[in-house]
Amino acid sequence: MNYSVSEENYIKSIYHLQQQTETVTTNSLANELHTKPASVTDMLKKLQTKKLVEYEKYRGFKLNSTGNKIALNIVRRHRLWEFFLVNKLGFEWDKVHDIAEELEHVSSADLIKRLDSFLNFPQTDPHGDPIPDTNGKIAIIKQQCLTEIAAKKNVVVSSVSNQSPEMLEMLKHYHIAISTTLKVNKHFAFDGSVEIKVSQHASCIISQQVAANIFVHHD
Amino acid sequence: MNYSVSEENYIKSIYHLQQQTETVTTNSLANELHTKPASVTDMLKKLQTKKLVEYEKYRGFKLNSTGNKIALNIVRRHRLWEFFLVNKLGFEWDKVHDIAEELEHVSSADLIKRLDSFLNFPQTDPHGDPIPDTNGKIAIIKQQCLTEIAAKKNVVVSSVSNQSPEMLEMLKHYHIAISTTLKVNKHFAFDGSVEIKVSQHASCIISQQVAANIFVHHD
DNA sequence: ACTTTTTTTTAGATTTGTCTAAATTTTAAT
DNA sequence: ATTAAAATTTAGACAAATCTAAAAAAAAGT
Ligand SMILES: [Mn+2]
Ligand SMILES: [Mn+2]
Ligand SMILES: [Mn+2]
Ligand SMILES: [Mn+2]
Repeated sequence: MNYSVSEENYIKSIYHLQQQTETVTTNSLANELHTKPASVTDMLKKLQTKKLVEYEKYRGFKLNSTGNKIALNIVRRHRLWEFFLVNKLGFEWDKVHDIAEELEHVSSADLIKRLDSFLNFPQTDPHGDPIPDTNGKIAIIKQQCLTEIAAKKNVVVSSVSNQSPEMLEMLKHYHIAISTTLKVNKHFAFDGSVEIKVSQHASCIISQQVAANIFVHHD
Repeated sequence: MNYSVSEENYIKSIYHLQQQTETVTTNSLANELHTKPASVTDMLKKLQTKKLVEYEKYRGFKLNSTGNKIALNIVRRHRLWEFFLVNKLGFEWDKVHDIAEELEHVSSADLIKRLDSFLNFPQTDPHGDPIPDTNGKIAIIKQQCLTEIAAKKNVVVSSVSNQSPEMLEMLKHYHIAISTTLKVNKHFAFDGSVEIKVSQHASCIISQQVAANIFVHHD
């Protein structure tokens, strides 16, 4: 079956919200999509009759397994396009989200298959988020927040949760990017800031706010 | 200003129909877009209030210079994407039109700028049609139909007007593609068929119907 | 010149996705 | 346990894009 751009955006947003909380609320979804709660209720009725969500009035909702599969497919398209935009067209990663938001709705399966192959079957998008495979299987990257890493440990940056231009600017300043290796020197108890050393650069201190947005894995 | 997918499709179709006849009729546009004449009239009123067309009731219509510029920009996007699909993703040229029909509406100017550069500023799309530049300037490729070429002349295939899978199959069989060099041996008066010789292949005869769809230029 | 046919436009509905304002239900607070 | 606040749903309206059926205008035929 084929879904409208609007339906796809709703499905994908429910998916993303479900990563944090099992069941999603009307307000949170309205907020995510920059629409009004009333619109969400309307769309949810539709998604329910199409059997993509479990929904009980006033009780919140979640994707069922069909809905989940569709969501993962949209996420797949979104992230493949983001990868294309950064690695082939040379966009900065803070500029690609909105464009991928449109490209993800182009509905040819063959297109995505070929794009995937053209990009050499990437596993993660430019923000470090895993790209689901054709069957909707998505790698769970076990990662920790920089604030949780013990001192003197070497880690690799795997993803960044805040993907704003301001964050990119900051990360650039610190020479941090996805897959950068860095060492945690010390956590400061006073304000939670963290001293790190990025490859051959002089060690520096990042605020807790920044550290909280950087996710890393060992080795 | 920003236009809806529907508006863009109408604008582009008017542009294409104007290549053949100066002013476009309601029926022909409805036919081109697979809609009903009533829908065309509705949309034309809108395009008129947006000052993109010259339109007099019952009299037909045409794009004004603003409308023309917008059309050329859509055509530019469409053809750049077609080039991408064929030359980067390996699609056959009979499979790309519908996908480009969707991609052309993705509205980032930066995207198209970078795509153009990524593709090395191509001048023509996979069907041999010229790609308008950023300013809406489009090369007029002076070309002739194969039926009009005098015998014993060497020519280069510049475009193909029928872009169906059936035509592609036929052309493949004859080893004809865009920019293929071939020689016209003889025109047969009986049925208008044409004997041609394609590079090192044995000479062959193509029907008038096929010849009429192949456009070539000298040298 | 009149009549018929074709083309185009209007009138009125329909679908999709959205909104505001009011009603309802749930949750939190006293 | 009531009451107040917050969240959610309903009711009703609206814009965009489409359609069908009927009316109007233009073109073609005799
Ligand atoms: Mn989207
Ligand atoms: Mn991403
Ligand atoms: Mn289109
Ligand atoms: Mn083309």
